[in-house]
Order: sequence, then C-alpha cells, then structure tokens
Amino acid sequence: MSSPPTSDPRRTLTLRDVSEASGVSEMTVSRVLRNRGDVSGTTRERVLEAARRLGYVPNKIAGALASQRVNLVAVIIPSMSNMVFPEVMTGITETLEDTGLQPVVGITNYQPDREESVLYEMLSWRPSGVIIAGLEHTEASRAMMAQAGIPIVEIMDIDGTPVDSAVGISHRRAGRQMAEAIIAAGYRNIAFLGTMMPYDHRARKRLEGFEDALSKAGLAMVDREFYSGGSALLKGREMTEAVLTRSPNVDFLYYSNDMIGAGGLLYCLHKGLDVPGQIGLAGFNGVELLDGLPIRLATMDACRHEIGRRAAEIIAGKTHGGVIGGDIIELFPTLQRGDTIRG
Amino acid sequence: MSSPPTSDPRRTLTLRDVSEASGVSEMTVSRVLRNRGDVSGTTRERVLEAARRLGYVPNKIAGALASQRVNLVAVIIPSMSNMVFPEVMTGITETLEDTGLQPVVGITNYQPDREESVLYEMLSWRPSGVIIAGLEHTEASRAMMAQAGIPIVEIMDIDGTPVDSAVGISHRRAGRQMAEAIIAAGYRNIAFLGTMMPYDHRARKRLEGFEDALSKAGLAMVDREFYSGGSALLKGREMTEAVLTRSPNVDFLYYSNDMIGAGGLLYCLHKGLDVPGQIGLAGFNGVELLDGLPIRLATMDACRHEIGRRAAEIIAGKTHGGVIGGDIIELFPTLQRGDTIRG
DNA sequence: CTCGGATATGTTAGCGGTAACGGCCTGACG
DNA sequence: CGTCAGGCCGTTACCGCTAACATATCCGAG
Repeated sequence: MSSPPTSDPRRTLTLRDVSEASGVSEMTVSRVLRNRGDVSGTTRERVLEAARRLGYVPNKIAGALASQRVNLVAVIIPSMSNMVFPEVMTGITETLEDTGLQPVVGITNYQPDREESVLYEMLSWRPSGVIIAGLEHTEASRAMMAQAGIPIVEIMDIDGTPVDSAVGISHRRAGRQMAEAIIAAGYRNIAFLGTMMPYDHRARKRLEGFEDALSKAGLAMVDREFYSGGSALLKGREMTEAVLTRSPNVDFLYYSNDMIGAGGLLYCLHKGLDVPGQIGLAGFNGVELLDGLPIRLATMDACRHEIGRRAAEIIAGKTHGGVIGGDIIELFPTLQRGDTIRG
Repeated sequence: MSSPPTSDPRRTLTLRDVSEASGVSEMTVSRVLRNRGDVSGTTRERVLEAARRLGYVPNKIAGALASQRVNLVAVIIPSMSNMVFPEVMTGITETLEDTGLQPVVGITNYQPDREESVLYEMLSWRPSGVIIAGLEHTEASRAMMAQAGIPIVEIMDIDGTPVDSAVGISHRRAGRQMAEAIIAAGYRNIAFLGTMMPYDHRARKRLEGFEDALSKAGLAMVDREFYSGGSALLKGREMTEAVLTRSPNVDFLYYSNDMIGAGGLLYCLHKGLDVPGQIGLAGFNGVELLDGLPIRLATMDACRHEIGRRAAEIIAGKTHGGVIGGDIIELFPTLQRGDTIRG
C-alpha cells in the first residue's frame, strides 16, 4: 500500500519524471536514452537506472515531432494471405533490421481506393519511405507519393512508369517465357485458369505476355476459367475439373498462381491422368508449398525475397543521405520446369 | 515553369499553408479537416478546395501529440507466414474498420526478447490498445503492458493468467478432446508429429492435453518426431515417412498443425495406405487449404476469425469509454472429423 | 431596438520531446 | 599562469497541431 512517488499514479511518465528521479535535466535524460552527445558514465548509469525503475517508455510522437525524423517505412501491399507477400516482408524486415528503420504494413485488398486511403493514412505519420506493390495507382495516390518528399519504391512489377524507384520483374516477359517453353515442349491446346483480375495487374500482364507468345506461334488459348475468393487449392481443383470436362482436348493448363496450380495438379493425379505426358501444368510464384507435393509443379520464381531486400536497401540508402535519382531494378525470374512439363 | 506560391517548393505542407491559401485561421482549417466543431458551408468548401489543390496531408504526429489521442492498435503476433495469423488479422481489421482505429502489426518470430523490443517500440507510439498473441511474455513485457494504461488483449490461448483481457481457446482441452476422439475410434498406437517448440506454447499445451488424455486411457505416445523451419508440407511428408519406417505398427498420426498434416496425408495417399482404416490422421487449425485436398483431414477449428473479432471489439469498446475490468473470453473449437478418423 | 443565444471564427497555451547553442569546469600546453 | 579545446550539462525555442477559451456575427423574440 505504498503511495507513488509523485502525483497521479496512472499518468504516463515523461522525460520530466525520469529527470526528477535522477536529478539531471530532461535534456540529459534524452541524451542518455538516445545514446547521443556526451554524458558522463556515472550520470548515464543514474539515468538508466531511474528509467528502468520507473518503467519509462519514451514518447516517439513527441520525439518525432521535435526531430522531424520518423524511423518508419510504410509498406503497402494487397494481401497477406497470399503466400507471396509474407516472403517479400521477410526480405524487407531482414534488411531494415539493423538500420534503425521499421516497416509498418498496410493492406489494400487489391482495391485502388483502399490503397489511396491507406497511403494517405500512412503518409500522415510522415514515414521515412514507402514501399508499395505495383505500378498502378489512382491519380491522387501518385500525386501524394510524388509530393511526399521521401523515397518511394514500387515493387513486384517493372512494366510501367514508377513514381520514383522500382524493383521487380517483367510479368509480361514472364508470361511470354512460360508460353515459349510450353510451346517448345510440343503442347498445342492450352487453357488458362486464373483470378478474376479487375485489379490484379500483374496476373493480367502475365496473361497478356503469354497470349502474345501464343499468337506469335500461331496459337490461341483454347479455354479459360476465372475465380475469385475461396480456398485457392479447392478452386484450382474445381476449375480444372470444369475445364477438362468442357474442353477434353486440352493438353496444357496454365495457372495464374501456384496455389490453384497445386489444386489442379492434385486433381489430375487423383484422376490418374498422365502428367506431363497426356497433360502439362504450370503455375507462377515458386511458393515453398510446392516442395511438399507428390510431383513438382512447373513454375517461375518471382524473386519475392530479393525484391523485398532490394527495395529496403534503396529506402535505407536514401534515408541515410543517399541520392534522389529513381532507380529501376529489374530482376529475372528463373523458369523451374519441375515434373509437369514434358521434355 | 510557374514558381510555387511561397518559399521552398519541396517543404512539406502544414496547416498554415492551407490556412493562408484559403484565408482563414489554422484552427478553422483544422476543424474542417477533422469534421469537428461548427464551420459554415462556404468556408468548409474553400478550405477543402485549398487542401485538395495543395495536396495537403495532415501531420498525425503533431495531431496526436496535441490531442493525446492516437488511433492505432498494436497487434503483436509471432509470424505471418503461418496461415493462422492472417485470418486473425482479417477479423481484427473488419471489426476495427468503422471505429476509426487502425491496426499496426509487429512480428516476433516466436522470440520472447524480440517480442519485448517490438512491444517497447510500439508502446512508444502510444497506441490506444494492444492485441498480443499468447499469455507467455518476459517479465519486462508484462510490466510494460500493465503500466501502459491502455486495454491489453492477449489472444489465442486462455490457459494462463492474462495481464488484462484474453480471448482464445484452451489448447490443453483441445488436445485432450482430440485424443479422446481418436481413442474412441479405436486407435491405440498413436504418434505425434510437430514443431520443435521451445516457444510455441500453444502447440506444447495441446500436446500436454493430448498426452494427458492418453495416459488417462492407459496409453502412451508410441513415437514422436519434431521439425523446425522449411516447407511445412514437405516436412510433414518427410516426418511421416520417418515415423512410419521407424514404427510400422503406428495406427494414428497426430500433427501439431494442418500444414504438416496435409503433407502427411498426401504421403499416405501416395503410398496407397488405407486412410482411415489402416491409419488415421489429424491436424489442428482448420485451415482453408484442407478443402482442396483429395480427402478431408480431421482437424479442429481454432476460431481464428472470431478471436480477432472479439479482441478488436474489446479494444474498441474500452477505447470509446468502456470499463476497465479484464474480460476472459473462452471460445470453443469444433472437432471436424473429416475423412481421416474412422467411425 | 435590445438582448440572449446560437453559430462562426480567432487566440493562446501547451502536448513531450529535440536541435542548437551557451556556460562551466578541467587539464594540457605555451 | 593565461588560454583554450573539449567534455559535460543546462536553457531556450520551437516541431505542427488541437483543447479551451475568447470574440465576433447574426437572428429572432420580447
């Protein structure tokens, strides 16, 4: 039943409390806590002890306002349940780890107006940089980013014009490459299975590149099937059944992502189809999950981890007094043939 | 080539800029932008127009400092690539959506000291509440949370003593329940396959509950296998092979999560084993992915979405002037027998 | 016409830190 | 013994915004 040292017990502590408890000025406490400027060893000890004893947690809001420095990096991505963005995040986090910078995530659910409001909200906290997925944004979003006066890195995609910097792969090229490999393997009746893509621009670009290569070879997509929402694995299974029923002559299934591809693969194996002889399959992303499947789905690694790493490096570099110029870094995904393309 | 209205073109804008551009005081601008207090229609229009034209983004740092209110909720979880936490996040986000509160995520990678530093970092931004996974924290972490003077909700687990509120399930009971169902189905030679769990307390508690029920029935675990890192699906496959090779008499495989369970299931099916006659399997979590498998793995739904929802409701309620009392909300997972337990 | 009370806008004083600068003291050096 | 650099610590003035209060304006009732 001891009473607290001074005043209100539940008031949150400030520098002044630590200052009084340790008998030095607030400024000195601030210096100790930030490890900046010269403070004698004994004073430092006294201050640290007092801070620890009181359970003082600095107020970064006040600190940021005074110093005009915020150690946050806004990361704006469409989704987290996607298996692709967690890995990008890992790359970002790793790289930022020892720069004093901290990522803060915002989710847009692939909705441009939601992206705009998330961006607005994040910018209002004056972060040191922005990492944002994709090159397609609303006019207002682009304007905000251009105005913000901080490094902006648009990631995943480089088929377009970034506001500032960009790190990613060419999805159009990725689609084309996959198509070429499939054609070279002798498949001719190719179907596409993928997301409904009003706003999944990267899936759209892959499809465009893919169809481009098909038509160059005098071919056209034989069938296509779209989905949205639900368990991707299950959707892959269902869509595959639908396509194979509707178009029995199909000899290749190109999926817009690995998850539905995996579902499709499981379905084909279950039905006892000869993969890759009778029918071939390919996905996109190179997700870890594929390693656990009975046979390995053909895919393309989207360089997710490195994209995160490189983007974070750009932010960190510019924050610590780098140049202003916008860099465009293109990465090159590798085609993994797996066991589902013959040849 | 027009020059900017005043001074430095790249300086970030403040209320004063909007104030000057619209000919009213900063205070009035502030009122308009926050939709608070009485402002005439014409003034409001003029201010909004000016703000839009200039591309003004308010500085929440200054706002928060002045108003002593921060619309952020700290959410601290072990991992994002886990399939379980994204769904909790969805529940949180949904519920917070129209409260003006915004979740901010921190990741601990199951490391207590990392949790401590993430917590410290987040508390230094003075959030309106904290949602944190688990009941086990360092002494310092518990002290910080107790001191913070804001609502704290510990989620996922209720087998223990929360700092303030808690929302979750009893993992011990969940393990026990699963064991009872398995025993009732007539399986007797049961093996456990799961994560190495220095800090995955929930997996540990499930195992404890499970073994508890086994021993009550006069049984003991026949074999066990642990993993850490890597593709869970693949690990499930590998561990299953290891166990079945080492202990051919095993007739049930209890997995600590659905992902490795799915890997094991695929392995068993691939080997042509009779599931669930010859061998049974069960996982934990009720992840969506299972819907896409050839047959449905037995599992227990961990109520992830509802946990997120309820936790967010507690925070929102207390923030908007609710009571202080710590609530403990227990949810009850449902056993989904699927097709991998006979009977 | 006067006056009370909305309604609309401005003024002042911080919020809790930090940058910048200044003062004091010590010890080395000419 | 004066001087001065450098270590150590305090003072002052904000950072950009908002709470609280003060002031002006307008309207209709009495």
